[in-house]
Amino acid sequence: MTIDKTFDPAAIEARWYAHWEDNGLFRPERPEAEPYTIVIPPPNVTGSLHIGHALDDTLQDVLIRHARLKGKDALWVVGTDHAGIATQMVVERQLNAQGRKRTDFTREQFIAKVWEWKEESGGTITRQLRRLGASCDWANERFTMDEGFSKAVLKVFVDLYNQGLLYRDKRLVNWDPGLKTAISDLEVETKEVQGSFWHFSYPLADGSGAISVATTRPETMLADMAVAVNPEDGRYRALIGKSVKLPITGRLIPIVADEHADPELGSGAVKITPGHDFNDFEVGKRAGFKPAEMLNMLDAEAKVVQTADGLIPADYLGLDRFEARKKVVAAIEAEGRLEKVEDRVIQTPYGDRSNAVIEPWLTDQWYVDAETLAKPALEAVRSGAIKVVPESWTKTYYNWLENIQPWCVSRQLWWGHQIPAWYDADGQVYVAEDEAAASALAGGKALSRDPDVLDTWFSSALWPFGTIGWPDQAGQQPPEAYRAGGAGKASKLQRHYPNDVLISGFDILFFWDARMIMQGLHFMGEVPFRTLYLHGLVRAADGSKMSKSKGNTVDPLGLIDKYGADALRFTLTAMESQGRDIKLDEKRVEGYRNFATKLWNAARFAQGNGIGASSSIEPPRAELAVNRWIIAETVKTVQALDLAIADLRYDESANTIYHFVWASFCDWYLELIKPVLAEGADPAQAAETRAVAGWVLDQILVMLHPFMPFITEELWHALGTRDYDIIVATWPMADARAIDPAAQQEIDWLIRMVSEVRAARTGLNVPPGARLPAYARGASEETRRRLAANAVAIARMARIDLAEGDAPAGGAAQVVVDEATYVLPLEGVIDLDAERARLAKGIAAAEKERDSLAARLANPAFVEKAKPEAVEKARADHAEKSLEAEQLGAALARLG
RNA sequence: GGGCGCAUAGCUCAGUGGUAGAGCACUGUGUUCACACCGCAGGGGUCGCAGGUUCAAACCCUGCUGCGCCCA
Repeated sequence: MTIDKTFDPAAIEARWYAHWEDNGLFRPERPEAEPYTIVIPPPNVTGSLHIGHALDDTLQDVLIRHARLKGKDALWVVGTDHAGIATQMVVERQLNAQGRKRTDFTREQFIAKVWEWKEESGGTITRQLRRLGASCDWANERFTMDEGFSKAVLKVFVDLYNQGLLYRDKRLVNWDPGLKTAISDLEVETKEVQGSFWHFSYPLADGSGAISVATTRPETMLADMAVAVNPEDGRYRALIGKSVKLPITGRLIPIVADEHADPELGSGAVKITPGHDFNDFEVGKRAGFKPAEMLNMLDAEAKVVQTADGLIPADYLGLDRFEARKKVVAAIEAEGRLEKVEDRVIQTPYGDRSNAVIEPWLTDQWYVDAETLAKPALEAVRSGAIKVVPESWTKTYYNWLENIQPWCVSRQLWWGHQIPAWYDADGQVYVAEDEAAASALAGGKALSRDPDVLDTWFSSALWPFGTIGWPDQAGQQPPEAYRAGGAGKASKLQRHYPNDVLISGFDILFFWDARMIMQGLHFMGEVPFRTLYLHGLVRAADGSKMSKSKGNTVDPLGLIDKYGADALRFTLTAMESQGRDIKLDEKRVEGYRNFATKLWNAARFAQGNGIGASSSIEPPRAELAVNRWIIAETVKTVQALDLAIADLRYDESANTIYHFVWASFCDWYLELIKPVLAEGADPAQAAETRAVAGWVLDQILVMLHPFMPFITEELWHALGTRDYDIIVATWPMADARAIDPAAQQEIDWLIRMVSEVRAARTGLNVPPGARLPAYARGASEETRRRLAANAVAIARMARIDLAEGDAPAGGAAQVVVDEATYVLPLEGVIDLDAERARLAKGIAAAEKERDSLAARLANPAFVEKAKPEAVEKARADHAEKSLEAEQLGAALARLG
């Protein structure tokens, strides 16, 4: 197959992805091989691929493809998340657009509509993952609402309940009045907003005076149950135990002593509304109010409802909380009890999805005892059972888990895993995996199921084991068994749990990663993954956060269309340094598209010169220094790449292969072998060179495959007939025996020699095409041998012809390389001043370094205390720089 | 208030003790039979500031300044 003159990524990508998937190459049968496992952070089933996914999934694909090339049984578990609130919101919005709402339908009808939407749009993101080249195990794609996974979710709920780690409780919850559901602490965003601080004067019941309180939420006074003062506060000691008669409601409430009241803040006395404030809830409990007795004045939409004592005037009922606020303030002012109003910045909680102001609300919800589950999760990271990369995140992880609160897992939604709890007529709860089992527990009483669903993160926490056979395959064999040798017989769960690596953005460290660790340890008895790699956010080129509202999002599909998936993947990999956000500049993507084009053209050159597929994994035998050199460079690249990938240094791995391909292989090796392949050259040398070049190119393609899967597969086949596709090829061997220091020194010298001559020519404005004779002066025997051996390459690349004898008298450029000086006569055309300046500049540079090294060596403390290698290197460098300065000085002197 | 991180060439970033690096951008030059999405050559940095440790500091320690993120 002839390689086209132009590189067209789009055509290649479509072809190879289908080929890989149709032939099952993402998960070849390798029952005896060492397992390697990653589970994808499941994207929202109805979502679409954004640049953050592109980064996250590229990083995973690099590791999976690398592991597959290393011969491992690489499994990348793929699937999608039902994304409870987000998905339900989308469908509700669609209904609203048609002038209907969720409650116009039965729960079953509505859920059917969500499934319809899932069928309609559910394939989008998985199609887009394919465009990116993600080599996931599509044959076993999972969904958090599918039957098997749902079974795992129910089992976890029931087991945790039976173990006392999951319970129903009445306490304040973060209530989202927009979505009308409870949400967890993590789903609340606190923002600073400009508000007011109202100071009220509450009259004492006995008419003996009044007490001042201040509040940022005056409407809650309709449900006040106490006024608290600090027990140490002398001003109020006499009032403790007395009662206050509230304005508007006339409710009699006690003045209580509580540490929560800060004497320094406001008047030092605070109103207590246990049913509508987290701090007040705790004060109320200490004051002896049971949660069930705490007054509630709001409904699910945060409108005023009558409190249990019936004291709220009728004209307040049904008001929105913010209207009620105005009315309360007006009424208090009318009574002359508004002392003052101050402007104040208020920390206000918002729902991260709805952006509604969150209302602390007293309800019955299901809670997970996160504190208990957190202990082993903390220990797993402390002990190193899970390695966190970058390590600095461990502190954040510890801090969160050490202060973890009960996790509210029930949501007042219809879309999701319905909670497996049933109630009898008396409100007694029965938790079981299905209604029959619950009924048995209830002794056949009539039951109704809890209408709520579970937090989506409750289910996704089970992803590392719920996707690979748990609970069905659990308990067959301990996980150690397959490692002891029973690989072929072990279940999928045993082979692939624990997973090897989890890659996620740091933004879901608490939401997902930590909860997977908690649930994995609890249900599997082992960590879910051995390494947790956290990457940053992808930002716009100017560093701002990408957001739809700002309109500065970058569409990964658009970049793929424009530059190819390989270029996008390489960009994201090269820019991924541990612990830093990525500022994505399209210029970088363009640059890596150029890199792909460079490789494409190098392969075209190879093909045009009879260089093709290599027949061996091991390097071919080679005599020529240039071939021995490039083999050594290849091996060094494999070593560096293996190290970088093992350390999860993506930037380093990408840069290593980039530099090798462009600089070593294209700029030097291919140029150096052109004369060897030219007509009339030695046939044996040409054959050796073709074999070596073909081998190196093959190693390049394999090493580059994890980063640029499409172009490498295309070129792999274009360069010859293959027994297998590159996706399942063999990773290069890093065989140190192939490294030949003598050849390396020789080519290193050659590169320096050519570079020096080129620089001199440019510096003296010698026309690029002009060929000059060159007379070697003071060259050692070894240098003369090298000059002879590489004469053709030197002639071609430096455009000089080595001449015998002494240089003729007259103006000449002089180039110093090591001990030798090369004299390039320029018969009158040379600008002698320019040459003097050029030499003087070189002398100055060499002398500066020589003197600096001399000063260091003259310091006895350095020679005594520094490492011997450092002293040795300083001596060698000093000698080298001295020689260079001397040689250049002699050359300058000869110019006169 | 607590925690984490960042400050290195015009830009984006590597570099964690031994003579400052890459890509892009910039300047000059070149249509030599893979590639102008290219080649060749070049300019450009008191490594935020101030102390300290060390024979030696961009790198380790302390403080300061500025910026970002998370938690309360």
